[in-house]
Amino acid sequence: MKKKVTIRDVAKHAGVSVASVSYVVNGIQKVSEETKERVQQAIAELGYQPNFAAVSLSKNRSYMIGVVMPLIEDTLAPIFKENSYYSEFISGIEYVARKNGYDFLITGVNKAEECKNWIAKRNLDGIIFLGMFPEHLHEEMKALSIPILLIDAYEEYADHFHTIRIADEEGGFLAGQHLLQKGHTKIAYVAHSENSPVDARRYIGYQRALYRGNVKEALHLTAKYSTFKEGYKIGEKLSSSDVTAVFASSDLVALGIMKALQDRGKKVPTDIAVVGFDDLTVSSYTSPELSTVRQDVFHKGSLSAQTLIDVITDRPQETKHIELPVELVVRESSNT
Amino acid sequence: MKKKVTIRDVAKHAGVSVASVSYVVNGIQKVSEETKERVQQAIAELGYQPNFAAVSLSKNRSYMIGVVMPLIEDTLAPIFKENSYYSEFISGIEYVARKNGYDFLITGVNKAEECKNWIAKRNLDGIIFLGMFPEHLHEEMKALSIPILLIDAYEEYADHFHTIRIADEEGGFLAGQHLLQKGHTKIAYVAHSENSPVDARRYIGYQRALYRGNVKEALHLTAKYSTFKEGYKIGEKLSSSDVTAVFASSDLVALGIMKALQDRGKKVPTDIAVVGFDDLTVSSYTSPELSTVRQDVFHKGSLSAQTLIDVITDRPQETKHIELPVELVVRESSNT
DNA sequence: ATGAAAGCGCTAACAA
DNA sequence: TTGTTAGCGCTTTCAT
Repeated sequence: MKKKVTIRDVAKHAGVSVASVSYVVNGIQKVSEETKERVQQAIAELGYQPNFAAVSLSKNRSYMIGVVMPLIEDTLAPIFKENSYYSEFISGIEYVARKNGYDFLITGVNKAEECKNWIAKRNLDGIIFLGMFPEHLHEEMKALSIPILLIDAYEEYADHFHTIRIADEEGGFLAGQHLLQKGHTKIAYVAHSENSPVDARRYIGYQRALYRGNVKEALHLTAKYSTFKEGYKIGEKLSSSDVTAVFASSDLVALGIMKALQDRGKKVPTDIAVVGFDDLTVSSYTSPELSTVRQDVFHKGSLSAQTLIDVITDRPQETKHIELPVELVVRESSNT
Repeated sequence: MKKKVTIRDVAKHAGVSVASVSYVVNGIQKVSEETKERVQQAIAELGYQPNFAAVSLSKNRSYMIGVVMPLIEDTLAPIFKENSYYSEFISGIEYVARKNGYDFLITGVNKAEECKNWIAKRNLDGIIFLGMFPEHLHEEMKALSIPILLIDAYEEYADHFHTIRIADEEGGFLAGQHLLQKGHTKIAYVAHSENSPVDARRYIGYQRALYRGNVKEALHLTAKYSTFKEGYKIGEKLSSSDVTAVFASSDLVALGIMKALQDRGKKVPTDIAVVGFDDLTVSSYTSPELSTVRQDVFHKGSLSAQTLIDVITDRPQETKHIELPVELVVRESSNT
């Protein structure tokens, strides 16, 4: 059990003061070239690593960012298990964080109180909210002095914070347009969850496409949650309807719909075409592969981390608002 | 920007010493009931939260555990994107960690050096290695004084650390047995990656089943990596072979195989039956649903966290070795 | 350019 | 039982 080497050890070894070592470590131009070299030498020889707890304490900066995710019945499990969206996003964060000498903490949070405590306890430098912002949470958050980044938030208060979103409305439009071009006139829309502002945007775009094509909405259903299972239930209903196409605002729901349809003997896309939204990895595993509106989730995650770190570093006055593009991906499930 | 409240503020507010506050916070039975109450009162009124950086510094304990994952070309992206196994595992960790007042850090690591530095910098209390242990890493690690938990490691050095694995061999056996029972005699085995000790176990079990049934292995292929894409390639080869069943030691590979087979006009399971291993969430999204050997990954993750935290707390002499059960799940892809 | 020392918030040994 | 205080490892001001 080797004892850990501290800044003092390095100082002693190099025959300089701890201050000088600190200067070198932090790249502060206050030391002579010679001192610098001796310190670096000593650091290498001793294998010195600054203790972040100490740094955190004295700089009041932890080099850690928090990622808050929605909890379902007290656990992240369902969300992680079902929805690769989150893990892809996380991998983007991880990549950028690591490159910048940051670490990140993930937590599921129910109450605003917990969240505040968590931030205080861990001295987080910034925080990313992913897909969920309890009503009152944002009020409490404003009081906090750390940068906050909201992902996919359309609530009116979102503008007080930094935000990153995608072109949800355009995505909806693209999906609708695509289905019209394929000649469909009886199309069902399936919302991926109740009261979702994100879904609302996608729907607006979709409606715009229908309007342009002079087509009336044939059927409007809403999945309770954005899950395969809920999609399956919807699919059961759809199988006995007369629609020839369905656009679900989430791949997971679309996948569930497709499976239900197939289990009931319907052919996709010939009997019913299906289009989803997100382009999850799994969406090209199925037969037929799912047509969808793609967003680049890894990039969204990495950009989120980069943006947050930039804000932490530069402390700009204004809040940043970024919108990422989407892209229609036509695969088998709608390609008649 | 509210100033953060420290232990001193609480002490002042309650009219006691910082030591007393500390005792109360840490549940050390050294204070009178009355003092305790006054302190708790003060804490509540001020909304005090201990600063973990300070705690970490003085206790030399961070209440953080590290999770090390394999990096593919410098990023976790492919692994997270493709393989929900990892995210499910993580969600198990998150659940237990949060319940126990721990946080966890995730990193992808290439070199042992980096890993050691990371642990030192962050003062991690313990560490979980998930699916990867670079050759020499374990040597370096032994020098570390923190508990180390290896997941799915069969390398000989694994016994020096705590380990959690599943009944891989039995899983292979179950799969083989199942296929035999369905009357198959020409079965292909597909290893989920090259030189994988885990795969080797599964294969041994599988072979045992064949041996018992007096059936010779018809075909043995190896996927380069455990991915859908690699599975697809294998599936293309299989489509022109004369096997009637295939057991792939990973769902991802099995899914790829199935898709390739279907794309080539083969019917699953009537032309060829397919069985995988893991029971990923996506494995029941497909048509047909994939038969597989299930492991409970969330549980594996939560048990990992719990085990590690226990070890951190109790510092037992011996290393713990846990084997989790598996279960055959017969779905459509092998149900003839 | 260099170093001494105060302080970051908390714990725990020691005194009272 | 309670309080005082010396660290924990590092940063940073202020002398030198």
